[in-house]
Amino acid sequence: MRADERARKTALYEQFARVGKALANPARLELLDLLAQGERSVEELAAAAGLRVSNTSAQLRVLAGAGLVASRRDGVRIYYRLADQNVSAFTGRVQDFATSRLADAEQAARSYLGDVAALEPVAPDELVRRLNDGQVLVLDVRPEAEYAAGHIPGAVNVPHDQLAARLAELPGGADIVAYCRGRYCVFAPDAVRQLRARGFSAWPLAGGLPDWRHAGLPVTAQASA
Amino acid sequence: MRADERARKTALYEQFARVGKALANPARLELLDLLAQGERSVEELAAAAGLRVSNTSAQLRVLAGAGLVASRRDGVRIYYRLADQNVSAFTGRVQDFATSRLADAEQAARSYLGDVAALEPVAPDELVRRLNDGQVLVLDVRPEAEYAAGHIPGAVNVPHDQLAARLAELPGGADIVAYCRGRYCVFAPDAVRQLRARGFSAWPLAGGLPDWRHAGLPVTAQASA
DNA sequence: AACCTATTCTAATATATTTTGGAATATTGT
DNA sequence: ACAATATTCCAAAATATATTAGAATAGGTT
Repeated sequence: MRADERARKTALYEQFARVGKALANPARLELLDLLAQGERSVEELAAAAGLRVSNTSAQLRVLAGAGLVASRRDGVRIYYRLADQNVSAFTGRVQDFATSRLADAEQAARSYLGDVAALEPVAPDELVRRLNDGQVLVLDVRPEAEYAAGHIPGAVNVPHDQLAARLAELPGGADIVAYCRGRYCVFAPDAVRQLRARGFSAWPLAGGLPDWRHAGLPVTAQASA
Repeated sequence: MRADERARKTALYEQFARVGKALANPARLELLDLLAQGERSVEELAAAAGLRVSNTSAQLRVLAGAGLVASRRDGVRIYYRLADQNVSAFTGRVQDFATSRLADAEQAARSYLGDVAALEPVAPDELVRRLNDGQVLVLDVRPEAEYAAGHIPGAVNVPHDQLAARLAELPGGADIVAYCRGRYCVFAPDAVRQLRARGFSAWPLAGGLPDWRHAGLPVTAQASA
């Protein structure tokens, strides 16, 4: 191979590796999952991910360098968002890829989430059917800010950490479908377990809001009733 | 968040990051592209990627640790292969992801491959149609070992570096469709340019052998005629 | 203009990865 | 057993990444 051809080939693979490098860090992957819920300021992201602000800023710079996130300034704050919706589809694939072929990853997911399959998750299009039939309450158990940034139309927001105290707000008889940040978010499975323990009929939505979005289903940013 | 919950969450994201880490190095990505052509020994991989054997071995260990490759021993040699076909589909996505959103990556691809679109690549199913009509020669311009490991049925193997010397073997009148390792392999585009310069009617196959495989089309490991 | 706040930048340290050359290991063939 | 060979293992050096604390910057407010 000619020297310049080898150099160009290496340069190309170095470019490909930029994407891998961006995904090579757990903190960055967590930030991407948070950003899949909607745009957030650096400070909010730092708090949600348990990182220092300066570290968060540095990781966001890496993500921006790999073309995964974009930002806008609003006054003194800078809001980051995913560069486009394909990013969350892509990171979802990375996660599924990991859990499907690494025993340790599968076990880590199970240890964190419990046995989600045993809760019989409802697929997005199945939820659509049940909504058309009426008689199902959609419960968004994510933090308020994420609900505000976008949620399933008609969903009621009760953040996971307030659920125990606000059970009285929920209609006793209705079927409840709870959703959260996605396939590897613990909020909805936990909520469903809590609800069932209190006698409710509840299921998690398979895939959370990201999979709902990718199925092309509607998302609204209006406030809840 | 409880401390142990945070620990489990971090553990999960660390597992996800293992996949990213495996993809975070250009040499490893090149090895994956080589392995997408078929299994190869460590020594062969090292030669093809321009790496030392000990380095190749170390990188393969990383890939195996991320569940991307598997190996078998045959006598004194150890042959590595992709863990399954999903791996090459996945790395292909990473590469497309990079070139579609990083200007530098797009430019690196163009600098290495030239303007492939201008050569009017033939899609796999279009090639199938043209094969059914007869009158098209399928040319595999990859190294002999890769051809031997698996090729499009009926394809003739003329490795890219022998093409200039073996033009006489090609029928003057026929349409020629040349293929190589994939979307970011330079062999087929270069071969098509050479052939056109000598008066042949030639096109590259879009996506090379990996995309042909992913389309569910047949691959044979028999020797050529 | 002075002050406040969110974010980025900088420099330093700690940690991880990459690469190399050579020793160790495993298998085959004599 | 011994020699030959492919691969892995090991230790060291070079390089890259992650994280922190605090300084610098930019926009907003008083």
